[in-house]
Amino acid sequence: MAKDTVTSEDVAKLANVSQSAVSRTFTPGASVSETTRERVLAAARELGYRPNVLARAMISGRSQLIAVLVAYLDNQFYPIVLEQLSRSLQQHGYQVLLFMTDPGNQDQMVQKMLQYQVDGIVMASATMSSTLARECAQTGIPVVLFNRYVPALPASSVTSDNLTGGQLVARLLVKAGHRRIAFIAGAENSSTNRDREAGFTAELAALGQRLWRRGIGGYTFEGAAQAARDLFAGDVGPDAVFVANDHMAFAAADVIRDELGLRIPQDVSLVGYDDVPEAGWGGYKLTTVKQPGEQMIEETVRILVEQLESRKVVKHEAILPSHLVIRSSARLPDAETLASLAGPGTAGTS
Amino acid sequence: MAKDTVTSEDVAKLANVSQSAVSRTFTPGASVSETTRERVLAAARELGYRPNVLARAMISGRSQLIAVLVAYLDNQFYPIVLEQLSRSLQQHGYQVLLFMTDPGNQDQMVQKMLQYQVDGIVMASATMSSTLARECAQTGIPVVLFNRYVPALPASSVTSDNLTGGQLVARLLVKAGHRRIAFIAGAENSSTNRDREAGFTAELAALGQRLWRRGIGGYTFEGAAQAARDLFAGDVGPDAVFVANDHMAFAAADVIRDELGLRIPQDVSLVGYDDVPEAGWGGYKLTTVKQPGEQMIEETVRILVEQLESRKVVKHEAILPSHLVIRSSARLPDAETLASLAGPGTAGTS
DNA sequence: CGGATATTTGCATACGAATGCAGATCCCAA
DNA sequence: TTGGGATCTGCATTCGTATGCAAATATCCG
Repeated sequence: MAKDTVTSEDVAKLANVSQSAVSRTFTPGASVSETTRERVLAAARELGYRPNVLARAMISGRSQLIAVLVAYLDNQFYPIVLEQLSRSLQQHGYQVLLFMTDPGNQDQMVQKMLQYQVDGIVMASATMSSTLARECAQTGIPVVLFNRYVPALPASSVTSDNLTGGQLVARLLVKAGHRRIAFIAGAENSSTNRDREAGFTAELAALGQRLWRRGIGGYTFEGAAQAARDLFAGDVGPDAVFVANDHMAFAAADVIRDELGLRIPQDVSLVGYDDVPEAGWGGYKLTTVKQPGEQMIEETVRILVEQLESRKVVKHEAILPSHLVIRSSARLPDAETLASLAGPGTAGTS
Repeated sequence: MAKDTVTSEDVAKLANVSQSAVSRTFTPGASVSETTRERVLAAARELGYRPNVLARAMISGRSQLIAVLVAYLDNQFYPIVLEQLSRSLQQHGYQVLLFMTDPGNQDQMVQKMLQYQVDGIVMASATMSSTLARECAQTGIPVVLFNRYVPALPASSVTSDNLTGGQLVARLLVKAGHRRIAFIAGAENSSTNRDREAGFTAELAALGQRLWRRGIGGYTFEGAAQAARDLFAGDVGPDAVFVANDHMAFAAADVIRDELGLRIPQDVSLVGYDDVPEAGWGGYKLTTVKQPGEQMIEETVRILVEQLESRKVVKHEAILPSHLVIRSSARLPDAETLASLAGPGTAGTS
């Protein structure tokens, strides 16, 4: 494409040194004298030389590429994660190779990643076949599952404490006096949904209630809207709805307010999960459970970089604390209860 | 990392052919007989062989990597673009190498891209120093500026008709009877903002009005909120606000409704730009100008792929039509005017 | 069936940089 | 001044694949 193929040889010639000297100049920790280093750098600058990462990758076996798999980017949680992840990895000298998964071509996806010789893999999506996760883990490349986990796999995972998150919501709603509490699930086979729901229903039970009704939104906006409609069909609807993530909660809010003409929270309390930026916007003021996105990213990068540098794959499981963010989409319990809920959630790491 | 270094040589040995034969089997359009192709494929399958893209890239000079530069992902317009762009490029056999730009390290960015030998570059962000754009263009690699343009550069660009978009909004607001019309600008040095504002003020002038007041939001949520506050400071505020993009318009809406206690559109009309998904949500119902994101992506990929395949860099400038999306955040003009505005916008390509 | 194309095949080399090894150079102390 | 160790340097090879070229084989037509 361009004639700008300046090689280390060219630089060597201009600097009157060997190609090795050039290579060493650009290899941190290699043995070069200050004088030759400077001559090389001068020559490199003059020619506009930049080491070819691909060639380097062939020799060293390290491409500095991290594959990031994502299923969709319309739920704002993921773009933000992607941005931070990318920034952080860049700072560590890695670049993100983006893979958008399709339900159809998941096998090809793994092949592609391997073809690009990626050094590590981050699977960032609650919904993604565990087959895909398994295939990735089998490659022997460090894999971090972000916001999901698969127990039997040699892949690390970073999640937040979804179980506790679900519990907190149950307590909030029950203590606020709700008696017809419904839940809109995300993808049923996702670990995030399972844990949030498990914590939620367990705590409901502990407080002497049962789930009044249940819908399935599949983590999609439209799915959640439909689930909300179904939930309210019939003579009497729920007086509180816990939705498995914020993205779906917005859809539920729209149905509740605009289609059903009900008020939030006077007629119905609504609680989401994630605390994406929109949850704080005036149009929704969504009470929700905050996933500590930044910490999750930090942990992900830490795990990944550690394994890359040590060249050893070790399974880590990080579970970061999550906590309630009280806004005004849900009726409030008495002040004392509220105080006990709004504190930071529980933590845990193994 | 893994012992899975299956090379074409290994496959060749197992299949009793030369390494060349293996290579040719995996090179579309190369000369191999059906029999050897099958033997090679069988052996490859048995060993789990996958061609090493990096090695291939060294020889062929094509990495199949497309650098996508993005400045931020919190404005929903970009994640969606990124998702579609990535999907589309994947289908064409390319992968997206993601670069998050930092105001600080823009020079490094170009170096990094070149080091990875990317085949093409998409700069997807309204705000990004034109120096960066210039550097990219100078590399001789095909560059497409997405949603922005820089006249003097040999870089292609894909935008929507921001000039006409601005005009439409002006006409809408004036015909609806507004007399104190304000504008909240994005980044002042961005072509999107310039064009939207130019079209807007030109049309205002044509209709006998002047901009009543102007603020600057810098395409950030917080910046726009502050701009909105400033706009309404004083005895009398604007009766209509055009905001340079939806993302900022949401911030303005929050300020107008929650902080100032005004109603939209009864007290103030609000119009955004982009038509991101949230604009259609019940919490905002934002009247806005739709940028044809999908078409813009299609065009971007078309331009890019064409140049990659022909190995020639030719400057293309695509300007796709945009049109008003009427929701309920802005007061409506009479039906006849409305009909004349709501039609599809104008188009143009060069 | 013979000769002449057309198609396959393998050989050898190239892509650009990293690195083990051995020789060269340097530094410092005796 | 000399010896010994530490530091540099260049040579040659390597990573995994693509490709020009010439040899080998297959195909076709009269």
